[in-house]
Amino acid sequence: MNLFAELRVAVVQSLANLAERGLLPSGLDTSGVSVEPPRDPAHGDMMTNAAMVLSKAAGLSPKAIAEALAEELAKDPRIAAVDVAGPGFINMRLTAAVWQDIVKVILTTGLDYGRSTLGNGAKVNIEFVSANPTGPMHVGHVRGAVVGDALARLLAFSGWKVTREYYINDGGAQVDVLARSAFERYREANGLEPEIREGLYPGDYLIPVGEALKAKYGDSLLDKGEQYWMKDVREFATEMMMVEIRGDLAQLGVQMDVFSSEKALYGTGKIEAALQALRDQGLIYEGVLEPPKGKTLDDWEPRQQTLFRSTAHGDDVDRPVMKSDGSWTYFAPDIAYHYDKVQRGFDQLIDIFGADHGGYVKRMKAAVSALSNGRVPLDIKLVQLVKLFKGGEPFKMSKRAGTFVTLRDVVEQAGADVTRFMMLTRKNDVSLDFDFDKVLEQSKDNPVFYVQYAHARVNSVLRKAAEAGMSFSDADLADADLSQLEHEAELKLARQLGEWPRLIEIAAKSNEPHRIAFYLYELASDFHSLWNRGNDDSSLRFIQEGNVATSAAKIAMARSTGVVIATGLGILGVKPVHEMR
RNA sequence: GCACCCAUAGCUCAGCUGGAUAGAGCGUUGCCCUCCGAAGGCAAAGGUCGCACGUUCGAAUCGUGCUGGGUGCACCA
Repeated sequence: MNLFAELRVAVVQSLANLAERGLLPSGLDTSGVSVEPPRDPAHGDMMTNAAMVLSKAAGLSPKAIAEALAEELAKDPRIAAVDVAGPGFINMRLTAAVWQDIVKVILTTGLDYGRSTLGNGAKVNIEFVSANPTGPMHVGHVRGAVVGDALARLLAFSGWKVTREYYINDGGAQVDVLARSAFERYREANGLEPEIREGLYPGDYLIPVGEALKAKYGDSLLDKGEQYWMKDVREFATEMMMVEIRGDLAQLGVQMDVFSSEKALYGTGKIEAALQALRDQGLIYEGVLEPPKGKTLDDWEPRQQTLFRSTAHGDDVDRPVMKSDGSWTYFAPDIAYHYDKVQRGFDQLIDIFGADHGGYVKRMKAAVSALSNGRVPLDIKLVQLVKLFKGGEPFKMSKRAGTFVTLRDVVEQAGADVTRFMMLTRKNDVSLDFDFDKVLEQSKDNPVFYVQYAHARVNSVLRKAAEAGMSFSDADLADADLSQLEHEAELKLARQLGEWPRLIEIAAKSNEPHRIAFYLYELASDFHSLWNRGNDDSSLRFIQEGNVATSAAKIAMARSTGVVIATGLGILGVKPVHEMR
């Protein structure tokens, strides 16, 4: 149920009617016709560009088309007034009944209001977080985790079949470093002095790993060389880190569907198979790359390597998949991993990377394009930095990790709900300031609070009404005589509620969950505004003493706002509060 | 040197994939509680949408070229 889509149908139908009567050429391409809210509400409730879009193809002036179309549209019972403005805009004002009906629809559909089949059941895989399993998650990961999870919820709500996936980078040199670092903590657990050399991970979080190693191996590894214990310790430590990371994710309320391991790709022939698929297309060759221009590398030497011709799929230079010593580069298993995702039958892939991986986008898209023959689109969202502040001062804390602020540090201070909401108050490709003091402030400067406050107020109305002997279920409210909601301030709120399905569609199509946070802020603002109008004009209060019928209509309005806020917060993964304290 | 991202009110940012006179919040100024939660609301002031061309009925939005900031650029992951 999307009012704008419905009205667009009416417009297209009217155009067809005109064509039938010979007033327009038949067979016009109406795909460019849109129905949107005008930027200036004084222009009406809805606007269509049909006349201007079709003017050229129809060989008629926009004005002429607009006037004929306006006349046709005026016949629609939902449309109260139509006028033609400017170069050929057609503005429509809808009847109050249309907006009142929105309230009823919300109360009958509840938290499903705005849910759609837009995705048509397409299978989408969203890979996000994918933090190296070498320590707890830090702030940098939080935003990616929240954006990925909210996007997953958004797409699921919009009719996609969503898989949330975490790619464990457990195949590279960094897990060897982890193993060595953990081994020092193991020595420490055995009463020896740990030697945390330069390049090892110094964080305290490895102390429990050392103790666990001691519990498992006693002192039996102490006198052994690295080649003896490396494999076991690496696996052991990685496993413990993943437990830690899963715990971190749980703190944030993020649940993955699939964890894929990089290491598990080695020795299975999967990497070779993926590269063979590329080779079959003539995209793999032996060659020597040019040194990068403008940047002087003292240790540059030409090397014969196995290269992927990513330039054939839009990349700037070809990329090595094998080092000169014959081992794989990081890119190779990543190709295999994405090949695996393609083979698992996903219709669409989304990767969420940190902004520092920007240089990786083109080659990854090139690989997926080649491996799926252009069938599977890969959208890569780069998530920018989060800058932490406390009371306006840059914030750098290192309680557990030694060198970085952890996810837990953030969640423990700010709470998961606040953290999640704040992370979505910017679009992903812009950096974001996160001030611990501000996000906990209870004022309208703080968007989380502001939205939650609106929801709490709705509940407050319901509570007060019940105290006054008027207890309504949503079904009661849906049956209320909503034609009493006539005031401009009430209709304004209803219009905003009517935009929710459209907003969801736009957000889902563009993979931009932050739009929901902004919408909720606006909705809350309209609600607070209406609330305060009740101070000046008592006829706008939600509870009308002694008048059950009117109260029911007004409370229906409030309640439907609460429902949409709850739905929106749900997509952001934030729990709506019922009471502010 | 190349690629990607960013540039909108004094500050922090939206802007519905090309629509009309570009919007919020903060800050500034002035108002509104006997009254559902003032933890709110109303109003005013504030703009060459970084610059210049181009595309078309129409550009903050698309293209090209600049300027400024960020990120990344062979055997790291």
